[in-house]
Amino acid sequence: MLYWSFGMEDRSGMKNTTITRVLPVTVPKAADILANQLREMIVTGRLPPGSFLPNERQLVTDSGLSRTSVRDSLRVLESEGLISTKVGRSGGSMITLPGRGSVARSVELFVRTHGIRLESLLECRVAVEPTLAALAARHHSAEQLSEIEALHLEFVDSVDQVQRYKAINLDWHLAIARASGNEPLIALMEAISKPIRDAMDYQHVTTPELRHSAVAAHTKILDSIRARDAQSAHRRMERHVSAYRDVAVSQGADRQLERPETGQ
Amino acid sequence: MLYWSFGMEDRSGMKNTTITRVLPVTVPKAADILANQLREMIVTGRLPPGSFLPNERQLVTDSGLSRTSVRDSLRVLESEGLISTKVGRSGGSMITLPGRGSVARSVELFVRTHGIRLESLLECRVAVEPTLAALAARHHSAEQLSEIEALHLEFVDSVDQVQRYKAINLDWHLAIARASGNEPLIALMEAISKPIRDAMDYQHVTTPELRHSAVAAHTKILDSIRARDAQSAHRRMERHVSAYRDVAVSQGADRQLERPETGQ
DNA sequence: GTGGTATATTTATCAGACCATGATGAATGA
DNA sequence: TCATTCATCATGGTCTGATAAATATACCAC
Repeated sequence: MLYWSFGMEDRSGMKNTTITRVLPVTVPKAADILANQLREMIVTGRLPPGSFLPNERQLVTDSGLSRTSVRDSLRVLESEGLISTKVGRSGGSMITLPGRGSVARSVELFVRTHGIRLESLLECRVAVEPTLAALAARHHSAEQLSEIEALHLEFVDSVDQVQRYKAINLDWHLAIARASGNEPLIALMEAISKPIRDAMDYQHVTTPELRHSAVAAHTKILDSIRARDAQSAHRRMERHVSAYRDVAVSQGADRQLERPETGQ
Repeated sequence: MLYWSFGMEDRSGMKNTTITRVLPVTVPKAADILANQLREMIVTGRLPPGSFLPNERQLVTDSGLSRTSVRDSLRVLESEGLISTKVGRSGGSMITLPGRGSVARSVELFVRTHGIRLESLLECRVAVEPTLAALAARHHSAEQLSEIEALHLEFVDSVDQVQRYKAINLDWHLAIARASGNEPLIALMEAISKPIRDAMDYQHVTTPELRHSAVAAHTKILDSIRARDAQSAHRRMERHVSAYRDVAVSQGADRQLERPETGQ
């Protein structure tokens, strides 16, 4: 009855601003509500990493929900990397922090499902890596520097073994990223590295000449970082990754990753 | 019996590289196996976006698992943004693509749980936005340009209304990002924008002088983009966001976001 | 001590039922 | 004829209660 008159108003096409109507009400799922509560407790630090959530049966009595709903919410938090659940006595759901791998997985899904082109990912690197090199030059610790140097030695040594060369190449770039100390940029770099690696394994052909010039570029960049010269590290890394992108793109690598068969 | 000799080796403290040991064996959960299967079908395009997964009861008979496990796997896929589930007749789980918002959520969780400093996020912008501006200058469409111009007019007009100014400011930057056409970088920019916005709302104080100089900078950048001058767009954006970062950092904004109470 | 065994506690999984939602189409009435 | 109403039905959402599997802990036999 009440709604009927509203219905008349609707059908009349008239806009009556004096009538107050209820806002559209959406019914969230019980599991989502609980998941939101728990997520908020975790990100605000009320449930610090390493501590445990109440066990499932306790959550059932606390929340008044069924075990099904409680478990649904735990699965969501688990897939967000906020908890890690183990079975057995003194098992349970331990609070963990998402970590860069979590961001990387999300980016990988994005890249794969959208058929992002390799060119775009390399463009990303061109945007990000010079800054990473500059930050690494400023902020690197002794251990980080020696890790980079060790990888560089391996890199020089691997110049005639293509598979090993490719693997160490990206590892070296990642080591520099980690030395930058900028967590979001490290996460981005790690996130795009895996898709780049996949694409490169699949199609990129290197030549001995290119590999030797890459070794030369790495050597110079390493010098800049060692000297804590942020400006030259930035400039040299910029040249290096730009050149890399140009070569890859010129080789027709600018087609889409994944879903090549659908043609979309 | 077999494990016994291995145990001896462990306690001896000797490192014997000739002995091969079994790798730690993890028992995957039934729900995860099913989730992996379905995820693979989705990302490879065998289940195209817009189509529907079999309904839950069908998945139960197909997989031989219980409805609990089937539903657990669906919750995981849903939280990854790969499906969207609706109830009711002709409801079900529709395949969707993750989208940039999914990456943004993941990054936001990372930033909040790790207490990433505002300085790091602004450093991110400095790394990314000049490239975005350059790409936007090269690739922008007519519609994208007019959107940027419209936001710029609003921006100029809002210079004396701090709240409106802040909102439009970031929207303008995001519009430029979208015009770049580089999906991964757009996603990163959107991802870090929300945390930056939150932090800025919370603490950053602007002055009329700063706002007017920002308007001037935006005007010049817009000129470069309009002229499709990628180089100058890059350079001007670089100056603009660097200056922004320097101001914010000098105001003591370099403390950690979130968890300020724990002091860690 | 060392390794086996029982036990307790936890999550994982199953089975089956009922509820809530919302599209469909038939019945109804102007 | 057309719009409205209402029963129907397929779907996911929620609940209940039970059993299986994993695993830390305490205890026991040698």
